[in-house]
Parts: sequence; C-alpha cells; structure tokens
Amino acid sequence: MAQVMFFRDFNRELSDLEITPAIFGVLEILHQNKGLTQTRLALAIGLDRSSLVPLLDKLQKRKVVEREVSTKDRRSNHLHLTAEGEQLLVEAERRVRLHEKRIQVRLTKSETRHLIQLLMKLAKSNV
Amino acid sequence: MAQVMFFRDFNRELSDLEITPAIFGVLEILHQNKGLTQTRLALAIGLDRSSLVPLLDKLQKRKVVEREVSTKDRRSNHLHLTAEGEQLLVEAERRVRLHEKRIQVRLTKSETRHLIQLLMKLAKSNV
DNA sequence: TATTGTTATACTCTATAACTATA
DNA sequence: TATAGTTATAGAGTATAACAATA
Repeated sequence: MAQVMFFRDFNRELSDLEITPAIFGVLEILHQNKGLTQTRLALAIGLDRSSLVPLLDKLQKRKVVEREVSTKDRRSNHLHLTAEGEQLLVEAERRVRLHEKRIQVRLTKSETRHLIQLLMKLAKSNV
Repeated sequence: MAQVMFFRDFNRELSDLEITPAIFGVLEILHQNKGLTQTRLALAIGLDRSSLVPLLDKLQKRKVVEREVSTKDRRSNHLHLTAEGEQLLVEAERRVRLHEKRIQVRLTKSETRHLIQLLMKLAKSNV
C-alpha cells in the first residue's frame, strides 16, 4: 500500500514533465556517468539493451539525450544529456524533493531516517 | 531497491505455483469475501472490470475460481474459490510466510515491527 | 436509462532472436 | 568469432469504448 501511494504521488508530481521513474533513473545515471554506452546503461537500470532503444529514441527526439558514435569503437554509442536534458533533470529533482517532502511530512525526521535505514538494510540483503 | 528485492524474492518463492502478486490478492480477497461480484473485486484490487475478465478466465480454467450467476440479479456473477483454490491459497500462504521470514531475518523483531508501523503510517497518508 | 460482464481494440513495457556493422 | 546497437516480433498487463443481457 505504501508503494502504491508512493508511485501515485511520484507520477502526479512528475507527469506533466513526462518523466517516469525509469526516465528519471536514466537522467540521473547519465548525469553522473557521462559518455556511458547503451549496453552499460541497460545493465545499470536492469533492462535488456534492446528494450532501451525505443526509450532512448524518445528521449533523443525530445532533445534530452544525444547518441555519439564512439571514435574508438564505432559499434558503440556514447550517451550524454543535452543542455536541455540537464535542465530537465534539475527541474525533475526539484519535483522529486517536493514529492519526498510531501511524503515525509507524515513522519517525523527521526522516523524518516529510521525508515530509510531499515529499507536500506533490507535492500542490501540479496537473499 | 528494497521493493525490487521484495518482488524478486516473492516471485522466486511462488513462481512454480504460477501465482503472481495480483493472483495472490484475488485469492485472499475471495477467501475473505465469498460471493463477491466481479465489479466489486475489480474495485478492491484497483483494476478496471474489463481487465479482470481474462485473469478470471485463466483462474477458472485452472479450476481455482468459479463464477456463479446471481439468482437475484442475473447480470452479476458471484465469485468463489473452489476446494482446489482454497488449497492453493493455503500453500501460497505457506510460501509467503517463508518469503517473509527470509526477508525478516535481516531485521530484528522490533525492527520488523517498526518498519511495518512506519509503512502503514505512510500508506494511510492519502496525500 | 443504468449497470454487469464481455469483447474488440490499442497502448506500454518488456524480452528473445535475428540482423548489420563493426571489431 | 564476438560484440554493439537495431529491428521484428511476441507476450504480459492494462485501459477505453461499445455491446448484449438484464435491471
């Protein structure tokens, strides 16, 4: 139930930017790993590389992401955010902070801290 | 990340029963609300009533669920689990307990209790 | 008129397999 | 031979709109 609420609120806050959780992930990863290759990005977000193609096509058409053929290995594309893409990420991060604030308001600071700590403990347990 | 881990583990434990989280929800709800109508079940699990039809078709073919035309309102179907369905639910619940145990083992009893309490607090905040 | 279950249809997201161009 | 990106295709899972039967 917490999860459903979380996604509903996330989507409400970011839907007008046309950013899904998956796209937000792509933006974050490309911001922090400029020049990443498609196969490596696919691996990072847990998608098959073929599934990434239409997603990148969309983002490229939106002028958010650019593919640049590698000069070292002409089979690979180096990906990076455009200026517009960086700007979109900044706005998306602002919205995500609003989304997180709205969620955290129901918990005290120490409850929030504790929740995150417990979830991280769970996430680390790769059973 | 906690969520991804949770779903992966759930699916690993229940995949050979061919039970998805959605199906588990249907079984639980029908067990506790015998004779529920399709529209009401759809509402309960947050699906459109048209989306429920193929799911019920599958479960009916598996002899897990039965549709019974209402004698009071012949437009409606009353749904209930077959004996086989009840048995499947019992086994599924056993598996879910294993799944939950495996997850909880990384937390102490009081941490588990606290986590559930915090998530419920979040879930209630229908922002 | 309104509602229940159903169908036809379409859209999104994902994977697998096969292709091409490089390496 | 092997790899990167792409394409064709298919399968879930979902929704919307329209329909027949019934209320």
